[in-house]
Amino acid sequence: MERLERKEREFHTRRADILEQAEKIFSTKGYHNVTVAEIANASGFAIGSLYQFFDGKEHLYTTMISEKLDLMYAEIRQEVNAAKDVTDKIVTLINAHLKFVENNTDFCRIFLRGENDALSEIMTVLRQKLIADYVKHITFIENLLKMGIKSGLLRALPPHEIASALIHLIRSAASEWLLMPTKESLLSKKDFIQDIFLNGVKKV
Amino acid sequence: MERLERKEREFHTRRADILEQAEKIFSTKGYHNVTVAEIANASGFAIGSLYQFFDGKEHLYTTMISEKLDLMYAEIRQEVNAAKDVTDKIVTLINAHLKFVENNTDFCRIFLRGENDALSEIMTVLRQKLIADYVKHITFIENLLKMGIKSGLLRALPPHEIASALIHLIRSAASEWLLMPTKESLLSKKDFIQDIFLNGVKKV
Amino acid sequence: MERLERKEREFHTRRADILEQAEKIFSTKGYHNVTVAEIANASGFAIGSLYQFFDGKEHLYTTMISEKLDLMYAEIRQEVNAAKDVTDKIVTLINAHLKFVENNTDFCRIFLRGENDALSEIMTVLRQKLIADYVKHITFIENLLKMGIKSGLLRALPPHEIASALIHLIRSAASEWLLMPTKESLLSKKDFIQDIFLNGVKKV
Amino acid sequence: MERLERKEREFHTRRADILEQAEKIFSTKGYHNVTVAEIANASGFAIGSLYQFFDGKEHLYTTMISEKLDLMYAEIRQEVNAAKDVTDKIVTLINAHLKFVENNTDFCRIFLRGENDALSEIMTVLRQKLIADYVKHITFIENLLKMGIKSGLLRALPPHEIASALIHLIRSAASEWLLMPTKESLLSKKDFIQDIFLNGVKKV
DNA sequence: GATGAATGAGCGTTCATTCAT
DNA sequence: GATGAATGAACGCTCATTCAT
Repeated sequence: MERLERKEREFHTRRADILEQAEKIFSTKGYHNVTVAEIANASGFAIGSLYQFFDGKEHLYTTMISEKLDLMYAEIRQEVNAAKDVTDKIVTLINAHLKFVENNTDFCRIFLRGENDALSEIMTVLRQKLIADYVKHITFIENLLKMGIKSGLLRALPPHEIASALIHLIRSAASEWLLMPTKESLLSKKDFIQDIFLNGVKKV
Repeated sequence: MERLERKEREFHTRRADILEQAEKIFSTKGYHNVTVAEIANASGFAIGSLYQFFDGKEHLYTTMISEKLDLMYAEIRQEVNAAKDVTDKIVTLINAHLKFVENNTDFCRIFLRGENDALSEIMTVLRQKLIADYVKHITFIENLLKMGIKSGLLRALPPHEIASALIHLIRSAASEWLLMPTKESLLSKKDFIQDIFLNGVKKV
Repeated sequence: MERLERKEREFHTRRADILEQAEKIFSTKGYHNVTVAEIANASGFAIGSLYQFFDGKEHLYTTMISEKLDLMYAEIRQEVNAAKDVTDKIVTLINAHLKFVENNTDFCRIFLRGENDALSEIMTVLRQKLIADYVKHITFIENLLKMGIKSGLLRALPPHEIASALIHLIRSAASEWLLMPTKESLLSKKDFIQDIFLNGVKKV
Repeated sequence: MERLERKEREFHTRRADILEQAEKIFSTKGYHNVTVAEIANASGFAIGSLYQFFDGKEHLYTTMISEKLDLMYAEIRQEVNAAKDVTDKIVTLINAHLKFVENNTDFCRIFLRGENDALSEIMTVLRQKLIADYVKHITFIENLLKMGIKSGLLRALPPHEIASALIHLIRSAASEWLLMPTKESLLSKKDFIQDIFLNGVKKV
């Protein structure tokens, strides 16, 4: 039915608007320093109206994090999948990750800040999901690296650990960049990460 | 004077007791989900008594973080300084860091969580200190690596970036270990970190 | 718009209700011995609701004092202005002042008690306003008395001092009446004040 | 016994020291904004020691007020009693009162501020005493004025009311002087008060 | 459906008083 | 007697959530 469709479309637009404002505000001030009224105001809704889209402040927060993170993972994996060979895939992985951080600095700062407070049921659920997503992502990378090992490109090190190492090398550059204000693009670190990951620091 | 000394000693003991309990509780529940009454109760003092040792909840929190972190950095640097050559120093750095994490899992989980909320004067001060300490530590490592480059052991890569990479490889292992419950000692990852840092993952 | 008007009207009614209860309670117990919860309870609102009408306990208190005092001064001056000649104006001044005290005993008792604690920004502002209002009022009376001097009715004494004397003679009667429980109306002192102010106590 | 006497003398000296400091501090900041620790510190005693001289903060406060007021009344009455005739006694009364205010501005400001909060048993007792003292003082003045009426100096007005009027004329000048900063001595108002009290403001 | 005023539990903090030393 | 660290009741205020309009 036409009518229902429009309703639904509108609902999703509004929901997305709220999430967008919420991301902006939560990113800047941190979960506990933001009031529901603030988000309502910023997104042009009445306080009570937010509760038609989300079950509460926590739900709004966790949804925002969750959906944005899904987006990030999807974006990265899509680009990686489009790459031809293993080396290309690794380079693309680094590149896509850095690009996302650069385009979503506020959001990423949340993780620099952390704030996975736990305690409440709903926050615990988020935590679990974050871990599950992370595991899924690292497994994706593991498979990538396994291919590299099989093909003889990479040394036969434990795939899980190398995957973790690669992620953290990327995060290393991202954290550094978020922490220390600099004009240089984060993407400029791409080659360095790739180099150090593949070759280490030892002179041969 | 004997009397004064004992007073002072007792004061420090009690202060340390409170910090210890605070660490345990803050680690578990996160800053905002902990009440002052809770910490007072856990450390066996009345609410008001905490205010003789600390200026408030924030001060207690930031002091706890600050002092513990100082301890960590001191511990690591002391061990590293005692090592003979560069390779040994790098190994010791990794080892000391992992050991600290293993012995202070609750505390380290705070950083997995983050929670540098900002906003209040005092929290901003903590944030600054954390960054300053981090910069100091990374500089320490940079100098270490510069020695390695000069001596011909390491490739002539940008020292700040390699230092950051090394720290994050260590953190990588630590995060993984804190996140995924495992019986294996974190220290067992030492060789892997050293290997990947020095040699990279590429088969030569 | 009809709707908005009613909202506004209701807002003012509720605000006035709170102020009325606050006056009653503050008058009886003094600023520091009154809790916000008490006022909320007495005026039939939840604690938090008071904060929609006033910025806090101090603001509520100072607003109450301030508005009531404005009312008193306005009332007195209006009546005085309506009187024909100087003698009539002086009589009306005394009369209107005593009448206000008689109709607002609780409120006036606050000044018997004083309680201009100072220290906080907001209380200092109140203090300044009280003084400013007093100065304005005494100037009003001064002008009245200057007319009397000019017209030859009164002796050429310093107007500011006589004005102050007159106010305090009125307050004298009011204080006495508030302090000592009596069935007699305060207004009955009118003639005495007028007599003593105009003629002094000396037998000629 | 010599020993006991010295003890007692010391006790009174210390007690007086505390009261002196208390007066200074209470006068400046108001009862509720002063902490016991502050007074203890200012008078060079330990907190606990104050409780050997006074039963608590309220007791200390009320004692201070009470004794100082006794002193004021005693001083005034002594001077008045020394005066020869009624006119002289009235002049002396005004003079002595103004002199006390001038020499004890901080203390007198307490009454400008009021702060007879009531509620607690002990504050109620102070209130009663203040009223009783006031009644006693006004009676003293009444008797003075009765003499003046009997002797034909004064008109046969109700003595209580004239006494009250006289006190408030004095207070009028004192309040004005305390409120408005001026370099002129308060004593300079003496003649004006006397004049207006005896002769009124009307031109005959 | 949309609104935002009303709610009240819960928080961090203060400070008069006590009492072990 | 002198001390001052320890106590904990009590306060003002916030804000996520509800619900009458």
